[in-house]
Amino acid sequence: MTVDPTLLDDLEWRGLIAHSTDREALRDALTQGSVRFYVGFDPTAPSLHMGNLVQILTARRLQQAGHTPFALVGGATGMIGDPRDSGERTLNSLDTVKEWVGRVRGQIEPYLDFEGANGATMVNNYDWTASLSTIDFLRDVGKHFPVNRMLARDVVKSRLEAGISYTEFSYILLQSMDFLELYRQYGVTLQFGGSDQWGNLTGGAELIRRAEAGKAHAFATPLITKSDGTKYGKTEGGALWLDPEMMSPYAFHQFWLNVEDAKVGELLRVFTFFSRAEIEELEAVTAAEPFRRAGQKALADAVTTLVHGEAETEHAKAAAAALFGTGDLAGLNAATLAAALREAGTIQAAPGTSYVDLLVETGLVKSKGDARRTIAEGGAYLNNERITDVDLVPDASHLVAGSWLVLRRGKRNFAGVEIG
RNA sequence: GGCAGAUUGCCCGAGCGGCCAAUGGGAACGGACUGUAAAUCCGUCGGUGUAUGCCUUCGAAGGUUCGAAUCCUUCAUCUGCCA
Repeated sequence: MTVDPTLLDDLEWRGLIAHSTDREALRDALTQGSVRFYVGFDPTAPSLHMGNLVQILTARRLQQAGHTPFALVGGATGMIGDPRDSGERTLNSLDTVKEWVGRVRGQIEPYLDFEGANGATMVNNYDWTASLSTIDFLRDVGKHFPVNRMLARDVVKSRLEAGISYTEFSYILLQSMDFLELYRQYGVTLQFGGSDQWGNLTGGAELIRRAEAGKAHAFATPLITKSDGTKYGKTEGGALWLDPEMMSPYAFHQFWLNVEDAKVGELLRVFTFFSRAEIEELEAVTAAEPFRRAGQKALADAVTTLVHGEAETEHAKAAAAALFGTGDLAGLNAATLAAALREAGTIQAAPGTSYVDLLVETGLVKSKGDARRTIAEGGAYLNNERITDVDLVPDASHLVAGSWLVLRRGKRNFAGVEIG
């Protein structure tokens, strides 16, 4: 298997390597032959999100460069929970974790190639953890972990005041053991993950060194944040889910389209497979003519296509064009408008339902009080016209494209209502 | 096992018997400006069609009181000290 010797340079250029073990040793390993590597995903929710996508796409980059992926779903680690600053997690039931394992697995598979010389392998750490005895675990794994070093980790330090259970404190042993297990079973010598995983990554590499006198590598991808340093995905619906049931392809596409100028280049490098030349061109165009948002459009189209496919991307684009285009909804043909609204989200309602109730029913606002407040603030629209009358009851004269009402809250939150 | 302290709205954090739906900050949301950006400024930020109203909220359940987030009891969780 020949490998692409420029891989590491490309990863570095894309900003995908926030930390790594000995960089030169890593470079040597990645240029000498196909490296078996792994990246893990814990089933902590019914769907993966934007943060996980960074790992998935990075795995794909490595595979395309000739390396061999092992994608791990954390059936075991998901039962325990990685410690986080916000406090102790609530344990999920075995049934819940099992269900999420299945979903997460299905979300990873489309991005990797399971055929060929460097075909990917799916593993579940539940397989080698479930039957492990406590005594064996403590003797074989625990012995290699100095508690003083574990206490010095940032996450643990931050939790010492508020409290941390032994369960979460031990998480690093499980993840480290995974690396050791994959090293023994498959010869896996590289693990990567998000930068918040750095301690777990090096923990595994060190365990391999201590237990097997083996040489293993690790690197961490950066945390993707907004330019003010806060996390992405905290707007409106919460996280940026990959599951189309949890976040529509339209909403997903809209998210990328609305990314701030200052972040377009970084996101293009991390989330797309455009070449360096293509990305630099897009950055130049965005800098010169920011109002055209060429970078955002390319980003939104590329990522949505990766995650949801070409057809969904076209639907999302068409919907956006219809809703944001000229603003003249009456000028659209019925099929176009109906299709656009279905992307944005629609409900059915009976004739004579008040505008306030419609806002609530579409979910654009969370209560009638919120709806009235929004109208008072001038943030409520019907068919792209601002509504000022709190008591408005839409009638037949408001219908567009036959039986539709187009509700909007704020600048860009649309919902369709089909009257009938 | 004993003693002490903590638990407030999305988050942080005041309040310590009535003036508390509960100060303040952040987040979020709406408006203005723009490009369906960023920054900035202004406004909103428990529910209820409009009532000096009513309902739900200050870890949970009871209780004291004309009246409790504020006092008492029990329970849960967390923290510290002592065994």
